[in-house]
Amino acid sequence: MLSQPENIHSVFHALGDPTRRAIVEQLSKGPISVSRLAFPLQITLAAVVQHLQILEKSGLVRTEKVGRVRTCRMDPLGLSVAEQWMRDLRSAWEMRLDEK
Amino acid sequence: MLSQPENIHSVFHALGDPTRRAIVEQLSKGPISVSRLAFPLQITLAAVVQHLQILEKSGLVRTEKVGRVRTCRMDPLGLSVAEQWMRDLRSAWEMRLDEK
DNA sequence: TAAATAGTTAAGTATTCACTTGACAATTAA
DNA sequence: TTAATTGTCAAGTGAATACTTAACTATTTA
Repeated sequence: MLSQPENIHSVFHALGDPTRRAIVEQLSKGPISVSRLAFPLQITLAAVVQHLQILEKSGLVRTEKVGRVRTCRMDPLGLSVAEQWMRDLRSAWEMRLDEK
Repeated sequence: MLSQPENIHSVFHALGDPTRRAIVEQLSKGPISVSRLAFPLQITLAAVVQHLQILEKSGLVRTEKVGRVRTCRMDPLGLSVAEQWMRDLRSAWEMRLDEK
């Protein structure tokens, strides 16, 4: 199991890049191949592959290769990590407001 | 209301850095001055000030200077932007699962 | 079998970015 | 008034990072 803070970092680091957010947004609409993913983004296939590696390590994306086609899909695991961090943050803040 | 990509970027870019996340976590526990904020982080005051500028522009932090002391506090506005983006993402993904 | 498609990998480049230093201003305390 | 505190700003540095090119493998199509 991944240690929490490292995983949190990998998720927020991954989401810090606009191209990677665009990839995740695309994947939320459904699975898609690497080259179809690359098409609207104005970068090379190689660059997309690099982004996908970062997204996969963070748990935001899963991929699977069948034949010569790698299909990418969203993985909600990474998203949950970010959601949890934000929930914790907000609840600490709201708790604190009650003190006033 | 539709989301504003620029603001989304500034928020996720801000949260992509571990020091800035540590700052926001500290602020969720309550307001604090710049130098007290800097103390546990092993960086110079100048570096903290730079992080605070980024956090302020993203709407994650508000600051107010009284005398020579600048007090920093969490601003839930930036957090809401990130939360909304994630909600949209998750709901698009969950919608899609229903199609299967 | 030959050609096209889909992706991978390594190496190099250019830019962004976090951080430091050092000089400075403003406020408060002695 | 002098000294200490608190923060600010500009410029420079080194490391991280997003991207490209180019050479390559594997798979599918003609």
